[in-house]
Amino acid sequence: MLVKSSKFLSRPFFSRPTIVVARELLGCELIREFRGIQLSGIIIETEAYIGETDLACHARAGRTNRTQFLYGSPGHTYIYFTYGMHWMLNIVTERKNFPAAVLIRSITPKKGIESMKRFRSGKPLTRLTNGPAKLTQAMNITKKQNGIDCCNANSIIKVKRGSKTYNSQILKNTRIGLGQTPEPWFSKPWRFNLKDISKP
DNA sequence: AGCACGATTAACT
DNA sequence: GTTAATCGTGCTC
Repeated sequence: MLVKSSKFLSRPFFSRPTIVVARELLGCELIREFRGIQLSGIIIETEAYIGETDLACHARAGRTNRTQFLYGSPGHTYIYFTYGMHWMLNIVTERKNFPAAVLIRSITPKKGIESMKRFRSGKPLTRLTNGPAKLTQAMNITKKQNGIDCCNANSIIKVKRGSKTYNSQILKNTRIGLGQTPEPWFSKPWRFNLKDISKP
């Protein structure tokens, strides 16, 4: 299958249903190049946000300046700012003009750990990248990286294929931080965790 | 032009 | 367990 032919995840991988992409991103290596060195980690938690009808998704408000890349081509980053201080990294899925993406919520640090620690004020390994705003801080990801194409060997953000994961290794849960989002969206089991992963 | 709030985190008690 | 920090965004006036 074409999707399995490359070391890095390509357009066809992201051009599939968001839930499938969110599950299959687990175990893959998120790589961010910064000044010639690689900062990376294994993705262990993701969430799916799917379309204008999903009232937890930013696209609920329709197409705005903020959500332009959410409506763009799959395989590109959608990065937004929240709580006055945090940047969140998503990768766009499905197809152009359909707003959907996977939020990367947690990674296990792999490469460039000393650099990531500097960006995180010396936080210990156990708290280095175990949260959506922690991993963007560790990788020095902000709005400057919004809308970049991850499906390019030269991209500064890309994802390396992981080994196959099985359903028995994946935990499904409800999404975090939804506040007053109404049902049924509040309870959609669209958060995915890799279990039995060796965390630092 | 002004305002309420957020796909969170760290530092508290 | 609770809460302050902090500002871009989208909505209302």
